[in-house]
Formats: sequence, C-alpha cells, structure tokens
Amino acid sequence: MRLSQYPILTLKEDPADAEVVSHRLMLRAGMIRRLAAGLYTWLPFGLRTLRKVERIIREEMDRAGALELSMPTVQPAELWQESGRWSEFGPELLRFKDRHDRDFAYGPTHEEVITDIARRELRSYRQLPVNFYQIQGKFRDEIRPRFGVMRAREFLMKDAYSFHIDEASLAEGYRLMFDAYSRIFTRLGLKYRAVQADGGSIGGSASQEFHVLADSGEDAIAFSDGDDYAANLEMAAVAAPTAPAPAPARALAKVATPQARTIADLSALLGVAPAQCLKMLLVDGADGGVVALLLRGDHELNALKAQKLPGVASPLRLASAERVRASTGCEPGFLGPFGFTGKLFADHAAAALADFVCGANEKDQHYSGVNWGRDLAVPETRDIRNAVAGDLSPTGRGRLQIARGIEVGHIFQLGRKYSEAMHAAVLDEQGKSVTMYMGCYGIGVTRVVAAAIEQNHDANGIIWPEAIAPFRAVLVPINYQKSQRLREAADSLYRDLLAAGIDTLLDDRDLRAGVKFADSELLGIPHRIVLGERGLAEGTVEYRHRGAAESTQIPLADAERFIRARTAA
RNA sequence: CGGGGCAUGGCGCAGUCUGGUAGCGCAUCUGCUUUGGGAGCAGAGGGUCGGGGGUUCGAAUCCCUCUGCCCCGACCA
Repeated sequence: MRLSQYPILTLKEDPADAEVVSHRLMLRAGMIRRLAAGLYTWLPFGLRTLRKVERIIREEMDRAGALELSMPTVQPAELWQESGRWSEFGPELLRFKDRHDRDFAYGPTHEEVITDIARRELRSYRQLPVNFYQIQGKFRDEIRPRFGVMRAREFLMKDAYSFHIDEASLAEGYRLMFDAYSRIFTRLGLKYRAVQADGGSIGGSASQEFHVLADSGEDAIAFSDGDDYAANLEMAAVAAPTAPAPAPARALAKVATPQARTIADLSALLGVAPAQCLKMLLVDGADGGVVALLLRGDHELNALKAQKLPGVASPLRLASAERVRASTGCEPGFLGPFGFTGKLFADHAAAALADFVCGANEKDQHYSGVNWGRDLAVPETRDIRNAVAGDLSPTGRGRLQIARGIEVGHIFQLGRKYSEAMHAAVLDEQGKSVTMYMGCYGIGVTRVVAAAIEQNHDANGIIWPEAIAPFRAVLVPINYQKSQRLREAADSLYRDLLAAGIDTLLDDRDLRAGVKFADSELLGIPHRIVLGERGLAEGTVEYRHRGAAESTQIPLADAERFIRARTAA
C-alpha cells in the first residue's frame, strides 16, 4: 500500500478518554474508532491485523479437524428458555422483539444454537466426535465496557463446540483443542500461559484459560518455574512447608502496642518483620457464629479457599466489628488465638511460625515470643492464602512466580449441561439413546489484538509480532517527491517485495523524514528500510527492526533478499 | 447499579468561580522557504460552547432538567 493514498491520519496526541496502552495506541495508529460505548469500527490498518489473527486461528482449528460453520447472530428466545438461560443470563443478554412481537436475543455465545443443530443432525455415535466452530461477532451488554476493544460490548470471537459419545472422547477432544490453542498462541508470537481455571459455574469439570502475559493484565496468575504448572492466583494451591517450625528461642511476653491495629503498624512499632507476625481474621460462620483464620502477617487470605472450610459461611464475609467484640471481647486490631474457644484454622505458613507476635485479645496489647505447642495448642492447618512469588509449586517441581495476564482464550469440558436440557442424544452401538457430552472452546479474537499490543510496545508505539503486523515491511524514502533516482529505487524495491509476497507499506508521502519515522514506529511495522540520497550514492539503504535500537547499512541490491530472509515464517 | 468526574471547531485544552464581541496548541487548506527524527513565516476555513427549559437588557458562564461519555467499585465466557 502506498501511504499517500491512505486517508486516515495518525494522532500525535493521546485521546483523552483512553486509559490503557493498547487503546491509546490503537486510536493513535488509526486502527479503530469508537462509535458508542463498547462499539468500535475497525479501520483498514486495524482490520489487517485482525484478519491475520483470524487466519492463524482458522488454520489451526482446521488442522485440528474442527469444521467451520456460521450461525446467526440473532437467536430466538425459545432456545434460551429451553436451556434455562433466558432467565439466568441477566441484562448482559441483549433482548429485543421482532415485528411479530416475538422475543429474540443477540448472541453472546452459541451453545443453544449449536446444540439445536447437533440434536437435529447427529443421530449415531458413528458421526461422533465432531467439533464445529465459527468466527463471528458477539454482543454482550457489559455493565462497564472499557479499555477499548479489550472489553468491548461487540467483539469478534472464535467459538467452537465439540460433541462426544462419552467422557473419554470429550477428554480427547479437549486435549486436541488444548494443543491447537498452544499452536495458535505460539504462532501469534505471544508470550502466554495456559492456567487452571474455576469452571464450576459452567457445570463442567476441566477448564483452562489461556492468558497473554502483560503487566497491565486484569488477572493475576501463578506459574511454576520448574514445570508447566499455572493457575489463576485464586486457584493456585500452596504446598505446606516441608521443614518443621523452628524450636522456641524466646520467652513469651506481653507488650504494649498502642494504636497498632494493622500488621504494618505493629511491624514498624516493634521492629519485627510482617512475616514474623500472626494475623487473625474472623469470618462469619455458617451457624451464625464466627470462625477464626490465622495467617502469616505478610500473607493474604484467599477467599475462594477459605469459604470451602467446614463451618464457614459462603460467600465469605469478614465478621462485623460488633460480632468480633461479642465473640472475643476485644476490638479488631488486637485479635489473637489466646483464649479463643471457637473454630479456628491456621494457614500452613502461620502454623510454621516460631517466636512470633500476635494479638492479645486486649486493646493495645500483643504477645511476642509466641510458640505453637509451648504457649498455644497446635492448630488445625489448611491452605487458605494466596500464593506469593517464591512459594513451592504444588507439583513439587520449581517455585511459583506471579504474573499478570489477559484472558484471551478459555476451554471447557461442558459435560451434558446443554445436551441434557435440550435433549441432544445419539444412538450408541447397542442402539441405546445416549446424551452427548460437549466441550466448548473460545478465543477473543479482537481481544488478542489488544493483548498483543499490551505485551509488545514501547514509548514510540506498537511493536508487532511478525505474524500479525498489519504490514511486515515499510519503505521510508527521504525526499521521494524530489529525487527521481530515489523514487525509482524505492518503487522498484517496493515492487520486488510485493512480488515476493511480503506485505509492504511505501511511505511515499511528501513529508519530512521525522514524521515518517515517527509513524512507522507508531504503527509498529517490524521491518523498516530507509532510502536516502546519501546512501543511495553508495548503493546502500538502512535497515532497522522495530524492536532494535540500531540501524544497519545493507546494499540496496540485497534489500529484497534480506527482508525475505527475515520474514520467512 | 453505587461513588467520583467530564462534555467548548477533527484531536488536546483554556475561558465558567466573579455574566458583557468564543480563544490557544495540534490537525486541515493556500503561498513562499525548508527537507535524515513530529519544520518556519504569512494567510484562510471550520464551533447552534451536549439537548431542553428558566433567570437576566445580555448566558459557554447562574438555576432546573435530560442525555452522552470517562474513571473507581460490585459483576462477568
């Protein structure tokens, strides 16, 4: 493409309402424009990248044996009533009526429609397993769309659904999708992790999320540096320490700690590390009482784990101040296990403390030099905290790292939730009717584009991974309009690159060099060749990769081959 | 839905408190000069100041109301 013929301008300044990097850069680079809250037009540059992402996904889905189809975006209410989700889904489901006053919804997902197809078309176990997918616009009326296309209301999604005769076949189909997803994100050129997810609410068993790693990600994930274990932080198990608690070395003493209500206060006042303090949290019990939870001072309670403890109310609620007073006779800030008679659980790390500091259940008083066994009964221990960097991996191999991620894909073993509700069954070898098992597999295609930018950018703009850059190469001739010789060299190289099948952008605009440099960096094109009259006199041009700090001189005669070698997939 | 904020030319903003001819930078257009890191000079076009109602001789500015958008929270394949 010749840039002189492209009408959309880049923006020098950041749009005021864009907060996150990908949103800002996509607006500035002219990839997207907002139409209304959560609704975006994909301009030509943005669409080029989107299509490249789509193509990689399509190729890998096809390779995995999935069959592409296309379902309507508008879906009749009857199907949703049948699955029960017409009432379950809530306002996120966009509903409307047609001219005959019949109810419809704009599809936020397609389990109902595909299950309807499956029950009509699939009769025999011989037709199984099968996996159908589509790449299509979805609409979810999000409470708060934000971050540009990262969390838009209308977005492009690849959704796939598999059907199986039994659980073993489902597990195999799920594994195929796991492998396909791994290939997809690898080919996209993104750093990612597949993490164990909480699939509980969907009713399925196995479930994993694919996260693109980026500091700006909304989700915290824990992963091992010793193997491929990875989980959402809330799901990450923490292994119990293997070493026993050290032997007591200090005597028990009561210390005055006026106004020291938090671990930070206490630690500063007494000069002890937070990791040497014990904090006691009271949460509401299922029976109306309270349950005490003990954590090391530097650790955080994991709500998901805690609410699974026997006797704890679900969902988890911290006990009110009145309740705390009623059950301990003390106000929050000075709580401790001394004299506490109710149900009590300690985190493994809290139970491994020795000579620690804890509240005395008395205002402005703590104990120091506290030891389990000697001063207090050894508590019942559980895993109730969030993992932190450096914790042992629950697999026993390696230590955990904490990173932030953006969820771009999710795979589920759905089981029979929909096939049962909608009576999707086939005959098995014995001629008996069997309800099919289902899996579902999604990728947020538009979100992948934003996530790629979140992961790959610098102060000057986007740094596209090779495979999804809108263009792979950009030619920046200086004085293209003035120098015939330069124009001929640039045009000729441009033609050669196109002929070699390399998407190339020719910046033939009559602009100053600085503007062109800035734009090429903002757009993030991986390979840039600058043609200047000085170099041309010596038969050289300047090459620079978008991620590199320095340029190199290469002979003009080699330029096409040089780029071809670097873009070979 | 709760809390906070914003709405003035295509974009970014000032002006609002204290009512009195609607401004600045970028972008756009014309001309001249310039030409390897977002050029300079001269000129030009472009705004019912989010909508409606009110107060006033007079409203971007004060009052009422509606709408849209952004941020935080809860929610979420």
